[in-house]
Amino acid sequence: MSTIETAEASDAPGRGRPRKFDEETVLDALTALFWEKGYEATSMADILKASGLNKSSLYNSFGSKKDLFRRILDRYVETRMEGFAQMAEASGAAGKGALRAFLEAVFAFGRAGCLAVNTTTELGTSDAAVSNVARIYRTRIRAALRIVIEAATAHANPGAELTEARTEMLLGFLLGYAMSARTGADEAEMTGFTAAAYTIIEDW
Amino acid sequence: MSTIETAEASDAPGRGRPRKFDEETVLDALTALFWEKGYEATSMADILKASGLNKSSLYNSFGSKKDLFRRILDRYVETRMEGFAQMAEASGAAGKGALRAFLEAVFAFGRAGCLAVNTTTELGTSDAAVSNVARIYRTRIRAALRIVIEAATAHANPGAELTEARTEMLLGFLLGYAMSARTGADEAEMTGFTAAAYTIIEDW
DNA sequence: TCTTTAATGGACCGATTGGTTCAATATTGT
DNA sequence: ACAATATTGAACCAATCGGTCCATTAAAGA
Repeated sequence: MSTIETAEASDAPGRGRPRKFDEETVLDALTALFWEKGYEATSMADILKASGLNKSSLYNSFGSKKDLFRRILDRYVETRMEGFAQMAEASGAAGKGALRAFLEAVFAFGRAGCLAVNTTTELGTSDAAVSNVARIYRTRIRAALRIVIEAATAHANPGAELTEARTEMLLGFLLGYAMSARTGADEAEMTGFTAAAYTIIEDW
Repeated sequence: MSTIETAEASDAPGRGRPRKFDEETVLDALTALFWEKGYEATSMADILKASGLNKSSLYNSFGSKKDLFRRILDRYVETRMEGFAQMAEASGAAGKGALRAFLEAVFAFGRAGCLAVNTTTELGTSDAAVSNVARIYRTRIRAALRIVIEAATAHANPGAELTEARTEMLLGFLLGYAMSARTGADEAEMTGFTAAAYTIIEDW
């Protein structure tokens, strides 16, 4: 056995001066910041203030603003997807209830919407890494949705084509829902969206 | 009768030096620019280059960057909505074909997506005027969609609740479609979305 | 023709942008 | 105790941001 450990460089402190901050805590705070303000509108000054760190520490630990953001976006997508994947797994027996629960989980963010939607739209295709994460994000929501929808509609034996269409439709809808939240839709409008989704799947 | 005319200040030239540029042409060029780059990532330098004007002329005619953008956004929404409203009007007899045509008209923008989606997501709720336009935009698409959907599904006599739900669902979907385009979805993925929409409405 | 009015080109502006550099500091391994 | 190593804080940076100012130019009205 080698003495090499799997530990991250920052966890078990090595030689030098120890960090005053916890990386995960900082990332959480900055996730909230980017979520609220978007990418461009978040300045380094904002970042320093929200994190409590100074520039050196920030650049030392996370690199440039883009590096930092990419890391946060990755982390966010990973976190959300774990939740979705779990729900998809658990949907076997639950049928339509699992689909409802899935939607509820998305709707729970309400007017906060979705970090990925809020930021990737703005970066567009200008950053390949980011638009790749956006693609992966869609792919994985799609996969989870599909499983949940299959379980929820098995009773009616819809064809594969219809199931696929419903998956795409719901995926698009959820992105549109988040995008509406981002652009200031009020409670009433958001409720209109959520109610519609429940009505639609009731019909399946 | 008074001598006051309804003419815009810029159309029939008055006293001073005449403009070298056509306002509408410039607005078209800048619409394309904001559409492609978003709001923040479009600098005044970009704007000057794309318009061919210098700063004085720009600020003289259109005010600040925000002013200019708001005007462009308004103009864009107005233009698109005219098209949608016309389609809604014409849908009386056409039934499901009109709904298909409506979708086709949206899908025709393909990976270019939608200026409003690309930019308002980024501005979020930070600019009240902009998020108001976003709200109006949704409201008017919703109204047009509803009419077209009613015409397309009249044969099956769905209840008002279901019609409303379908309207909301399709509105959300279309926003999600545009947002996916913005974040770099490839042709195949976009085709997946469009095919799904056609399949879904076929089922109605 | 000559005054009035508007558009133009470009110099100029302070503020802010993201990012770098480095001495001072704090810790661990020897 | 001391060398090695890493973090921290703050000063500093060039570049770019959106925006203003003003002398010059070009037309219309009198």
